[in-house]
Amino acid sequence: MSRLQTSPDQGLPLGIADELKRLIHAGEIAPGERLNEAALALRIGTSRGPIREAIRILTGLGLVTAVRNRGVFVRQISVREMIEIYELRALVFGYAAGLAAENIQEPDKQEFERLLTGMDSACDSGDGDLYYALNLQFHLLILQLSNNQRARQTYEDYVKELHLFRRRYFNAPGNMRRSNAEHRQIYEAILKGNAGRAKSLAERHVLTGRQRLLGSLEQNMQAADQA
Amino acid sequence: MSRLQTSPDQGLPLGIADELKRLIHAGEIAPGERLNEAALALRIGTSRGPIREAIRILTGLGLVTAVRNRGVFVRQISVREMIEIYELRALVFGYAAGLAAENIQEPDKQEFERLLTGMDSACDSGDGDLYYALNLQFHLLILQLSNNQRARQTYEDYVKELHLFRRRYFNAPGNMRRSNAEHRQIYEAILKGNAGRAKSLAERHVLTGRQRLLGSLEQNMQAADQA
DNA sequence: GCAGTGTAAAGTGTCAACACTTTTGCGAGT
DNA sequence: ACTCGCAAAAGTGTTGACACTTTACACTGC
Repeated sequence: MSRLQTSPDQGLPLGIADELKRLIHAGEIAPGERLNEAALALRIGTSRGPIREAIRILTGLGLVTAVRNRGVFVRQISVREMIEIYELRALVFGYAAGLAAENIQEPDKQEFERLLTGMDSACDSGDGDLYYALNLQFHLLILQLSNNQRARQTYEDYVKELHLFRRRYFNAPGNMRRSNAEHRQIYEAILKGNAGRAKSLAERHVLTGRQRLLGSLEQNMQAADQA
Repeated sequence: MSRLQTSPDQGLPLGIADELKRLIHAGEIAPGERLNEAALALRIGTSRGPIREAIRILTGLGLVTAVRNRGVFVRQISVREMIEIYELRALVFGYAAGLAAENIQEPDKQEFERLLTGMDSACDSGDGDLYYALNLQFHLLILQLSNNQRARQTYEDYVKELHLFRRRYFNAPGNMRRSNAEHRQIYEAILKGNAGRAKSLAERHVLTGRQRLLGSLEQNMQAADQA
């Protein structure tokens, strides 16, 4: 029985749902896998009722798909869906970057500098996880500066959703460097208050990120074919 | 006991959730209202279990907010949220219009013409409901032509979500005419394959729609003040 | 050996009862 | 009359049991 430490008891189902979300996004429950109610109930130390409710929440969130009398399965994302989501993500990120150019304040600039230099050193040391974390912060800072809470939430959801695509794609060091060069350009456009340029650079940044992912995907396919 | 006719039995909770969604979006359950589990169970003719699961789905969808030991309440949308959602809706609509200009085919043109003339006559006869329905079809046709299923879904969700803002705001005949004039401009840009112009016109169209809503809202406020 | 079938196990769907919390409303005291 | 407190009612939270469906597997007949 592993009591959930997360969520200061806002209700059992809610807490369980959070825990399951964490497990799914962390990849501990793989896409396509089935969620076993009885097993989860035993593991959390409760009956099946709250478990079922938690799973329904995930259904509403679109994290799992339910099949009658057969159970719920962690959602898998097709290449097409991935491409479509990236498209929308690029849109929202561009929108936010444009507004960030208009809303940026002094203290934000220091934060930007901190993140950019941090990412530089992550590139040098080849620390992919660190780069990934800082990269996310950089993006979210821009979303924050859009002053549109909903846009920020949407963007976060897109990022999480894209995790359902494939398990942690590798960040080649070269990609990290190129990516961070784009970050710098975006930041400079924001700094100059050039909303239009910030917007188009930000859009392009996400879309080239998608291309990088598609490229590494293709490489994997070829490697798999040869094996 | 009112058996649900909707949804060809894809599971009781799913069916109930659909029914509840319908009731909420149709305004039969008002924003802020509480959902009573026992009453719903009695009405649908089932026990509270499936009802609770259906309600959890709505929680995941963000249609209701749950408060521990007190129940779930139909979500209310603040002015700020409404403004933010309109912003994103404009973004997606503009995106779709741009792509529509590139993807439009012959048969689509006839459909556009049909909708536009239909809206014209709805203006003439002052039929607000008809105009509203055709207007939605017009927008969705453009989303369809974006060839991005996810964008279409997102747009539909935004439209539904905005229904949670205020119950059916009145369409002044003048507004309907102005709105349809904008539709024609968008359509012409799409027809010419002018993606950039279609995009910016479409964005602007949604944002002026928001302004119209805000304007009528202000009028209502003043009327309420004087009463 | 193999295809088809029947049966047991595993798993999901539903329900009614019980525990706990919040709200309501009545009544006593001031 | 007003307030405070207590008790009943209403409502949500959780549970274990039972019904039904799907899946896995061994067994039979060829």
